[in-house]
Amino acid sequence: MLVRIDFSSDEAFYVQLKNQIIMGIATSEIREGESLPSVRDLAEDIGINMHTVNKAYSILKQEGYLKLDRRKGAVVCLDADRLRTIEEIRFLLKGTVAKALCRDVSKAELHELLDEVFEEFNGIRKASGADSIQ
Amino acid sequence: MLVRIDFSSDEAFYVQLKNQIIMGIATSEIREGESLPSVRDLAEDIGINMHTVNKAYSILKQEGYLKLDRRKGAVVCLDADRLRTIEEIRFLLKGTVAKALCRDVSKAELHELLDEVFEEFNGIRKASGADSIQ
DNA sequence: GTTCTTGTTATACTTCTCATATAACAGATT
DNA sequence: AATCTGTTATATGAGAAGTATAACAAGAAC
Repeated sequence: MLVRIDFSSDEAFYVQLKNQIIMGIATSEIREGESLPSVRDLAEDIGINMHTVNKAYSILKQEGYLKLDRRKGAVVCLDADRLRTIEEIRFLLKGTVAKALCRDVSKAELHELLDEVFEEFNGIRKASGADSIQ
Repeated sequence: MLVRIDFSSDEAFYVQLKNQIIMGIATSEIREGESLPSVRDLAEDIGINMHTVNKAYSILKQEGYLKLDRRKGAVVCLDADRLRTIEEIRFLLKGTVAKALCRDVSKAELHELLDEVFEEFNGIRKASGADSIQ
């Protein structure tokens, strides 16, 4: 999986890494059960410190994306805590809708944008041989 | 408008304030043309420093939500820069969809959640006498 | 014109996070 | 035994967050 850190971004390295791994899981670039590189290897690959990678991994573990093990960093999606997930998504949508309403972006337009984003994901998934989302 | 800072939150005070103001504009609790309290008054009201409030106001100005003036902090939504808004919303949705896909939350469920959030906003708008969104 | 309030800017200080670096430990693999 | 893994501890430098005090310039009120 390709990870690239934007060193001139104002976003923390560990946050960038965390988001890119989530994106990788979402697009099936990394699949359940597959291992991520070791903290030391990945750190050297992308040019940041071991502890920064470890921080990203730890948070992803805490948020239910990874299960860490000595000798492999196994990917574990489907935390089964569906209620918490729904609550998180509702929270994120709330912020997005608020910004949309301030700019007179309509409900219909938001639904359209949501569909477009889904299509974008399907494009990436198709390229890596994953099933599409209907 | 009611603003409340969570002092035990890990979210920065100026970010909390910024988000609550955006939420206030979205729910029509604050309407276009209306003034927010002065940085000094609001700071004292919610128990934080003047500069922290000023930071929130400055960012809101930069992001096109406020137009600042000596003697009033006028609310100005509708930055007209619609393209930038759409791009921002698309970016936010991308992150939300990614998290949803990791947890097997379907496209249909996301659309439902979006409708629910809209209904939530309409409830608040109705209570403050604003028009509903259809 | 004077006074008051406004946003704005400058400076200084403390506390915390981010990122790095070096080092060591314990479990698992080879 | 040697090696690699996640994990923890400690230290350091850079920057952000938040506070504090102070001053400036433009508009409002008297």
